Amino acid sequence: MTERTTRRKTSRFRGVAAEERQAQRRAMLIEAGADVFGEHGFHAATVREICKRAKLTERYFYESFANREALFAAVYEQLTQNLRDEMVAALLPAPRDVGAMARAGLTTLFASMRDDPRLMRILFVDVFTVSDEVDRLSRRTTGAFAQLLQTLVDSFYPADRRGGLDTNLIAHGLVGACMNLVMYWAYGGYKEPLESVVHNVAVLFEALGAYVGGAEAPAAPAGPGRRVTRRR
Amino acid sequence: MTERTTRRKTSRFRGVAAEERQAQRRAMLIEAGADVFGEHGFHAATVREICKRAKLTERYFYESFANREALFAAVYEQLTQNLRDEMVAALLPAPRDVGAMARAGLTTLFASMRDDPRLMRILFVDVFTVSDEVDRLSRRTTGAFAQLLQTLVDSFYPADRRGGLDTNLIAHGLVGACMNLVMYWAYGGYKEPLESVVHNVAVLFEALGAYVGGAEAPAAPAGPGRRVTRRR
DNA sequence: TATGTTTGACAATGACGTATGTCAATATTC
DNA sequence: GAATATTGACATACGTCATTGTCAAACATA
Repeated sequence: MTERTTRRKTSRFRGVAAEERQAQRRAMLIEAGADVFGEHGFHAATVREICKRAKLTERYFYESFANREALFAAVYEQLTQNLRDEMVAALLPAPRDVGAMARAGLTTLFASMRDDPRLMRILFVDVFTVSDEVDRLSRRTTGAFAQLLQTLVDSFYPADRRGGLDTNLIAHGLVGACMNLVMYWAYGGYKEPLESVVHNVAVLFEALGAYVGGAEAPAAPAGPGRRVTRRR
Repeated sequence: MTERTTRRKTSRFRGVAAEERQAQRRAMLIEAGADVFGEHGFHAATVREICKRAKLTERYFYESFANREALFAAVYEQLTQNLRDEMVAALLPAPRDVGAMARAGLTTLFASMRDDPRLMRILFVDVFTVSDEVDRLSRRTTGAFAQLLQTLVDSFYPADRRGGLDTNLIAHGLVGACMNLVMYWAYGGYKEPLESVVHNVAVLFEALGAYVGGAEAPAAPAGPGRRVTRRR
């Protein structure tokens, strides 16, 4: 016969509402997760360390996330979201030609990766090893980047001028080229200047355009089946 | 006061010498390791499961390897060694022009990756997350592939015709393109025909050549820094 | 001030994996 | 055939970590 414990509710605590406090804690955990995952990698990261970094106790971890993997997914989505936004912001004002757009997007990409050392490990390495579900998430995300790229390519080169190329495959190849270059660049301590890295990748983009259809690029002889003359 | 226990030695057991038996066990562990690492990934693999798969007990595991990480490194070296050998074997008899060599090497690469599902995960994914030491091993190995590629590129296009490109960066980009395409291809269940994947990557190679030097006939106006123009 | 709420520090539990150890069965050498 | 080596199956100790639980202090409300 009790059940009548008035159940008061504390609507605000230290000036902020319960909902907002919880959201803040979640955000702090994501930030701390990015730090720890980015520094030691997912598999060496412990819930305890993440909580310590976030200045929260384990209880609050499980308030927002079912487990370490769920936090990783949240971190990943947060970081890719940011990156996508930055790249779109860089792309929008760029002149609408292949070289300029490539350089704008790539500059943002490589600069971001260099300026936030956590990104590479989280976005390009660990994400494939966390779990099948996170792996699928990463494929979708990488695929979305490739899709964006493909759309751009397709808009520059109409279907009849693609020389039998599968722009989907090409896009995935280019994304992979960027990923590996980021890793190589980072591993070498970012020795090459940003412009140099960007330029070389941009040339990859431009070369493709030139080879296939040569819209605004150095014209190529567009003969049927006429590829690089095979020695003979 | 004993010490004189004749310390007999069993030179052969079931017909094979001790050294060879141990080498066989090591080989079985490497094979089993490739299976287990390739199927579930390094971090989900346990020493017990690997031993079970190798039909050996844990004791023999530690006879050959200090820990799981050491086994992974051995597996990695074994697999990359094989792959390198296959690719070299495919490259040697190929006509010495960019397109043909690219296609020969790439066909071997993509076919190998498709035919042995363990490779992708071990060579392109897990290797970066095992430990710092294994990570360095992977950089060296990937770097060696890139180096090989770069040497080829450099031999086709002499320095004065590279349009300010850093062939080292380009090579790493191309390696990354291959890696990501393998992953994309595998993830999609190898739907696209092998020839199609190879063709699209080969075009990436050729396009670069065409863009930089036009055709593959460098016919270099043999400037000062003359190179071996591999072409007859 | 009294009562219930929110928080932080930390303990308890349980699962899991590595690395080493035990012991009996089998093979080999003398 | 006796003594030792080798093997295979299994057990044990040890540590780490995820996850839940306890408790008291700080805070908010009436």
